[in-house]
Amino acid sequence: MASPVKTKKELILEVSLKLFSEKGYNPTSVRDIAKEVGITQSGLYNHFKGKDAILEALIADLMTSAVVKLFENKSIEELAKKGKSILFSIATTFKLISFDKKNEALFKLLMQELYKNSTIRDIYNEHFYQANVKKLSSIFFIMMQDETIKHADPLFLAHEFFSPLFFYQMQVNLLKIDKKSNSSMVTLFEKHVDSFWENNKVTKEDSFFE
Amino acid sequence: MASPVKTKKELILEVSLKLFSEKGYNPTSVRDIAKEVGITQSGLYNHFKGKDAILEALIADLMTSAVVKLFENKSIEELAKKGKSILFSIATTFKLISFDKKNEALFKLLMQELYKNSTIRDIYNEHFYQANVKKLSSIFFIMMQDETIKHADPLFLAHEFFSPLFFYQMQVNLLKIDKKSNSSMVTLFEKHVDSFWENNKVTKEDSFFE
DNA sequence: CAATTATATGAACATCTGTTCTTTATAATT
DNA sequence: AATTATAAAGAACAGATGTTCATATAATTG
Repeated sequence: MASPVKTKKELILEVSLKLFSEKGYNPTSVRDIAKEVGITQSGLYNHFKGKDAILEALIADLMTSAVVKLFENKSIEELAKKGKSILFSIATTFKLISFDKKNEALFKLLMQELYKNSTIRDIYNEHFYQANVKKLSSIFFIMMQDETIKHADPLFLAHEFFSPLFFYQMQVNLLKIDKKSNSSMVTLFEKHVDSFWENNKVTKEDSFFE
Repeated sequence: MASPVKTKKELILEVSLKLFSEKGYNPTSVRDIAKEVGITQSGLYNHFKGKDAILEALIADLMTSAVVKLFENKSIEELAKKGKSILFSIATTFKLISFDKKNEALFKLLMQELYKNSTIRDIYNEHFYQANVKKLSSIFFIMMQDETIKHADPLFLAHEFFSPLFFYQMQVNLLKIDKKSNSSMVTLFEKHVDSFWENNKVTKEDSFFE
């Protein structure tokens, strides 16, 4: 952390993210936020131009999500060499979202506003989904050249790898809202990696007949 | 159709579903609905007790979704015998959602209110997801006994089969909102079935060493 | 035809919303 | 210490919302 002391502006953002992720952007009133921050509604306007501005700041925060930073700073070749373990670490990142308050709230905010807010939709599509799919697709391509995984359409494989992760995460979200047990859902992240790898890794027979 | 003439009540539901699925329940005002129906806001109250009642009626309509009626009336054994083609027909049902106005609207309504409305969440969880997963799981179990597919955890397989279908459908929704091309996304439904079947069907070698 | 029910209207309502304004208190800077 | 910027409060606003009410018209029924 740059500054251990939380500014009021940061507090407002924190509270807003919490409320937006719980009730959605529109149903959360400026009064709700102010009350939880501990000031009056009008006081908010000393820190933000308006409710929109708060959302805008949080939208920018979406880029700090663990999902956006999945492959941060690492080269494709480097990652491809890791084999199954890179897939495992991706799945773990998704799984851990629900154990980290901020990441969970960001993901819930994203999901709730996806159909309503075109900016959020753009960020989701570009940085949460497409960027990751493309990067993983490149990794798969190298793995195929290295005979680590079987030859197939790498882009399709990337879609197939990511889609259950997003979906399972959403499911965990929903179960948590109703305080239902989500433990069996959480185990799916790892099982997904295992079965995905079993289905796509090069087996002895495959390389023998190559 | 029972009656070819649309009653005003049906028209209100139709318009409301359209608007709710586009803008969400809360952001859609009673005035919006009335205007598109062609009456004044107060006139709506001769047909429905309130805005809530309209949503309630539409929630009941969710049960008519193609996703809920996936396995309607057919026995597990019968379906298991169909092999790959049952999976194909499931995937096709999902794919066709975006080509049928009402089904598409119901799915969008569902997705938009999932985080906000606990009744919708219950229906989704029970009838859209769990019921289908369990039924498919039973089908997989029989397929395993029949040596049609490889032995594995049938419940996990069902999760892995369904999750991309839901996710791809959501993706198609989102792309359509922004009028972006979704053709490459739509092809994933069939590819998913193909690869799923290739990964799980019993091959010659499997049965040979049995 | 008369009576009743169903449907429509327009005005009004209370409530909630985001925002602005003026004024007061606090903190930072000179 | 004086000045200036920052943050807070409280009241008020204009607009939108769901709903109600009294009333008028149309449709149905006896």
